[in-house]
Amino acid sequence: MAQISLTFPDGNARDYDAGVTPAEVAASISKSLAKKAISATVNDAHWDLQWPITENASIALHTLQDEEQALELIRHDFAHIMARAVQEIWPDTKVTIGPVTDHGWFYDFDRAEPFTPEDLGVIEKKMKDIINARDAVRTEIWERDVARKFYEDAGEPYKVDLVDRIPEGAPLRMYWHGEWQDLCRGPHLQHTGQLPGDAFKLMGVSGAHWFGDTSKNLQRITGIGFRNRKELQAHLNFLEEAAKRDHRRLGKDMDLFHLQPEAPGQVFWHPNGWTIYTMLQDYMRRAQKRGGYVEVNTPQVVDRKLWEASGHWDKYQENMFIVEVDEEHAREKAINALKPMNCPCHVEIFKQGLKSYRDLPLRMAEFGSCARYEPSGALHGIMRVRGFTQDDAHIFSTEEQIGEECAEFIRFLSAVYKDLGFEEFRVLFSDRPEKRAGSDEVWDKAESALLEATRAAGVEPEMNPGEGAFYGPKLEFSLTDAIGRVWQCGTFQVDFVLPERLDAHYIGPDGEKHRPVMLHRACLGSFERFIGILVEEHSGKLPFWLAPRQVVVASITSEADDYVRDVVAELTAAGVRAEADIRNEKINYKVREHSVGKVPVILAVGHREVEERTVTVRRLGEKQTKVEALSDVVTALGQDATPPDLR
RNA sequence: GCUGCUGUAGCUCAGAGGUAGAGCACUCCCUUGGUAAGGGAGAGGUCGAGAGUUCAAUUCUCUCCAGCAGCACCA
Repeated sequence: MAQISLTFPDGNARDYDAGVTPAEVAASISKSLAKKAISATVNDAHWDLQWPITENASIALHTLQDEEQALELIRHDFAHIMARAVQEIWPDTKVTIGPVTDHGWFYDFDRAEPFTPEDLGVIEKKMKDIINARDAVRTEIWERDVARKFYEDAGEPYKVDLVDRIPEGAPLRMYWHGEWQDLCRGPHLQHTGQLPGDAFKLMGVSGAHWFGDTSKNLQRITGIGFRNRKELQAHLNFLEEAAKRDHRRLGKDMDLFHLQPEAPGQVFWHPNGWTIYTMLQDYMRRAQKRGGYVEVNTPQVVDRKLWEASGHWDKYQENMFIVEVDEEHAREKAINALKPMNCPCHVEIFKQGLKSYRDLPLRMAEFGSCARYEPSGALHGIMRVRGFTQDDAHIFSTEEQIGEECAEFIRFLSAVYKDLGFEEFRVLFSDRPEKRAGSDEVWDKAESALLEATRAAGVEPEMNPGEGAFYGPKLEFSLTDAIGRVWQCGTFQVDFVLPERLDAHYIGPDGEKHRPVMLHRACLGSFERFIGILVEEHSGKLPFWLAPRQVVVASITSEADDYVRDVVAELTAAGVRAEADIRNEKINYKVREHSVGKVPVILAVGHREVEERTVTVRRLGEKQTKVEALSDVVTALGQDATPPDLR
């Protein structure tokens, strides 16, 4: 038999018969390794211990010590034994797929009866039984038609579909965990006993669709799994902490906003929340002014004719609030729509009066309030709403100006995000979709201009092929919420289509009419979503200048009340949002209440402070207090209260 | 929009076929207390909405609305 040479991580090489499996390699090294091994990395591929190696290769054997490989295997095997448990308990259940996720796995099932929360406990128990049985895992490669027939006979239609979806030439691997069988790319553990039976938890059941087919509902059971109980507990603690950072929770705690059934998906901003909003808007307005934007404002209710011309009526109608005015109220019946986007209105402004190439680039900004009839299931706190305000702008430019405008916008966005506490954000580059407008030449130009400009700005975007808008490629700038959900905030899109549809033009140096390019861009995205992200990012402890309530001056005895009023007056004069707390409560009580309310600075004053004209400063999250002269504190806090761009 | 779950006081939640309870918050009184809840008293609810079953429904059934998780959607 032919020999192959396997090179170990330490650089040593050993010869084996071709076709040797990593399990045999492990056994050749030591008995204990053979027992502990879970998988191998063979030439950078994660390799099942049972898969033969036929050529010279590098090899590394893994145990549970190797976190990355261990977690992938554990979670994958958990998914399989969960599916096995479900089918053993409810044999009529059809299996589909069960991939690994960030902290665990899910498996989608087709079963007429819904799974109940109680069922989860039953499934968990069955899973533990399977783990205790230490059933061997084995794998074989099957021919496509054999596998297909097998699943047809077994009455597993989704597996038949999967077999058909596996690309030509790819091995079709069958796995068995004990008697239970699944089609799976692997790799897997040696036996179910290698799973940590005390380090997993089923988290819930929800709906899912089979490859996006909304006509068929599957049931998804999700679980989390780790190498040991301690890691599981740590993650459960993280989830608990994350729940406390949820903007919906903090929105209540900090009295920022509320939502109610009469206006689903629309925000009732309370004074505290609106303070954040206006501070942010003022900040953006200054930033845009510096960035050479002009600010405009356009109508909320616009006749359908404009939406027909822009293409929204055709492509976006189901997301629009349609307003019909009947003859009782108007001379003639009119159909309008609340604007879901600002772009058509901006083009209408651009079209007023002749524009010259000398006017370009024309950066037209609007804090544009939009209404979109979002699907009910998509609504989420203030992150995904039906009424929101974008920090929107459209840059009318020439094709040659795209690159510089893009680079400039990335600089703009980076500076803004940095001021707001986001040093890192994801950037996705979405290129031409299958259904698109415009010639390939135009797309080539737009894509390369956008990509080059992005790279020139020092940003290497993740590729998001085929996800561009139909009119042009786009950049998405995304931020992550408390529990790891990614939200698109900023965007930059190149559009050749809308200027055409709405017939916008400018006069070029040649005296002829030319089509401008329209660059759609938003930095925060919407104030609603961004404030949600901002609150979660900071766990409610917003930067001082954005904190809705900046300082509470609390009296320790009522004899200090007059001084408290003085302190508040001085702070207010210095531009600090300060309030007095002269309630008949102990200082402990006041400190606790305002700490819970995330007030960044509490100034406590009693007899001593009155006499010395000082305050005792307590900053949120710090136990230590510090006595300081009132004048110093007023100066310092006045400084802190100044937005970063005005310091 | 789809599947499942949930909806009781301002908030967090308990509860039962005979029209309701706790803690915190709120109001008042006592207390003037030095850095995360001092004590006492009081007030507060069409039990998400509508319909049905029943002698009786907040509780059971149905429909609707909203929220939550996920899917789908996300110019």
